[in-house]
Amino acid sequence: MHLDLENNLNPAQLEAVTHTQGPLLVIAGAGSGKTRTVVYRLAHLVGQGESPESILLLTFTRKAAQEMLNRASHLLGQGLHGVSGGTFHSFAYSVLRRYGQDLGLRPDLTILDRGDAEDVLAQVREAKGLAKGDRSFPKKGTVMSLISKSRNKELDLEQIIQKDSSHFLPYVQDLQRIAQGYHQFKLDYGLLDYDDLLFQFERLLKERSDLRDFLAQRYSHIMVDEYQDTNLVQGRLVKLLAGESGNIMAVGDDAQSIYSFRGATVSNILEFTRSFPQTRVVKLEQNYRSTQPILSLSNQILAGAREKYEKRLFTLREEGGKPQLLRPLSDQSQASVVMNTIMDLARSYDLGDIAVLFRAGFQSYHLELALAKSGLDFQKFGGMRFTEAAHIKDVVAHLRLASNPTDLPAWQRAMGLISGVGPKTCQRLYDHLVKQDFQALRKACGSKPGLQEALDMVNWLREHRSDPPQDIVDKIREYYSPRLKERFPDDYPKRENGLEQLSQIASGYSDLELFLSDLSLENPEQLGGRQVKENALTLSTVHSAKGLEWSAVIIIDLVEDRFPSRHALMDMEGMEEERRLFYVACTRAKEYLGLSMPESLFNRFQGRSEPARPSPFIQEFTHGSYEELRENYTGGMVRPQEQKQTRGHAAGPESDQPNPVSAHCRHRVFGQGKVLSFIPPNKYKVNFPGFGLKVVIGDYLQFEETG
DNA sequence: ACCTGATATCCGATC
DNA sequence: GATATCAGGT
Repeated sequence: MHLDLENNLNPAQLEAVTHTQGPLLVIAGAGSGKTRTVVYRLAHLVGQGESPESILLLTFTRKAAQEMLNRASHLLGQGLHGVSGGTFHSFAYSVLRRYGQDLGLRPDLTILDRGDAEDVLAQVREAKGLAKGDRSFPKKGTVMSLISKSRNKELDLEQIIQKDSSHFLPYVQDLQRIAQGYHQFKLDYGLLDYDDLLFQFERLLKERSDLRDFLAQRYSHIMVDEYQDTNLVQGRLVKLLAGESGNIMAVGDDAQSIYSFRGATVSNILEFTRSFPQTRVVKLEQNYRSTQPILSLSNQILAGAREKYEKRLFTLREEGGKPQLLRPLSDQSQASVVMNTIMDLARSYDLGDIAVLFRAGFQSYHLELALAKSGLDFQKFGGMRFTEAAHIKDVVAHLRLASNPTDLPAWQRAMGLISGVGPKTCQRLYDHLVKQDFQALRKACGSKPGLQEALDMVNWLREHRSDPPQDIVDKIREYYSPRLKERFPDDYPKRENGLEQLSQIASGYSDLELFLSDLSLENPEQLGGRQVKENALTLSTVHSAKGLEWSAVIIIDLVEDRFPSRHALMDMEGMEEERRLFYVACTRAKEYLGLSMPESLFNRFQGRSEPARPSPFIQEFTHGSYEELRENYTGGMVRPQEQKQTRGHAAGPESDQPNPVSAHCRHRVFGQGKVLSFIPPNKYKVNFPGFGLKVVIGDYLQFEETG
């Protein structure tokens, strides 16, 4: 099939697609058809006779890789089976699993996910008797972040703490001891955390140059997406795999680098041409996504950035309204203001084409409650993850024991479910297990009811580890079900749904190890394929929204300490990153962009609302680049200058004339409410329990006869 | 010695 | 909602 590159690509895209020999760096501005370019390049390569097996496509998520492959094979009219694709971590895992024995790694290598790693840290701290009773000692999650940051940025723990958590400086020595103990623990029990996957992969390539050569030869074309979010070790891995003059294509946008907290460094992309001297640089500058007013506002955000590849984004989509600055009275009323805006937008757009974005997962809390109450369908990305939920981890721990019975964290989790068994007993049982001291195990069963059953379960798992993963999951669910109800009496039905979902996902696998590694290495929302709802509103952290787009986007909580996050103010780089993050958020919008900036925040500490300071990014915008709407005390939105109602047709003076129809009414979103007054010509002021006072157009209300 | 349950405190983004 | 600690029970 002929691809007709000339008619489907602009000149810059065409250059990127057809430059297939030697290093290539594509600086792809937001919405500039980056994915399209990669897809066409894949199709072009294979169309020219390149074997799919020789292509390696490294992306940020597996889903991204799969989507690109699907689109490319659609273009080409032939499957692209054989292309290696995925994340750096999953690629590292697959190579280590195959060749890691040379490094002394076991074939059933176990990946320590974030939660496990934190539990190990807590254990180490306990064992070393550190920080007893000291409430200001960093929590295990914080300790984990510090250790991981230090490894990813390849700086001493002390330097990391000095740079952005100097209040922990008194604990440097303790933290170093914990880090050391953590390292030892992983060695002792044959465990790898996320960071180890990359570093061990690098070690393997360095120590086994024959393997490096083999892989470099096999992957004659390497493409790396989101290059601005790679860290130092990933940069070196690319170099090892490609060689200095290899056919390596890196795609990215330095303006969208938002992962420095996990060690990503913009310098990888800024210095790409130094690493690969013969690099051809191509800039994609035409934006196909956003209207001019949205793009202009976004470009203003970037104007203040310090270090960057110069590029100028332009669009041919001149038409379109100005971005709106929404100013709710408080973060609580923000939920209803945003909901009203969504209802308005829903008249022009599908719900699936609308998104609400925020800096941190918890910020959508109020909105989620309001949405749940209204019955409006929504899906949330970011924040608490599916695989991090306790009940999922419980079941997965058993799965892991099926694969590797000496997986200590999994063992602790599984045995800890039995009442009367805690950390100490777990450890003792584990010691018996590895020593094959069955007599001691049997003895322990006498005093702990339920233990025998648990051990039988583990035995069953070991014997059936080659069964289809779904069968194993279901067997564990059967065993786990009564414990689930005991452990979560309030919400076990919901959690049972989660386990059903896990079983669904398992049905797509025939290999247990692969299933387990995907569970810890891939975003599970994307694992099953079509868990993503068709026509639902999207709530998402900005990070999880990377690479996506919607017709209408609302960004909430644009106040100091929230966006930019208060954690970002510790150093200069942090602020720069918040700026890029805000840029990423704004450039997700195609036609409508709403920026919500509540005037006050509820302070739980003081039990009342306090004035909020506007986000500095908003203050940088030139006057006239947006339209401002302020919430007034009746719940409507007004332009501050004109003091005029913007909803409905006319803004008549409010009258207290009683509503002629009835005292109660029903609204599709807010539910039942009490009518307080009629506002000519067609609105009503209504008090909705849970939502407060609203001014609503009569057409949206159903009046009820009440006594 | 070890486990469980109650209580106060805090909350960043991800492979 | 999760973490950390403390008091009280076995």
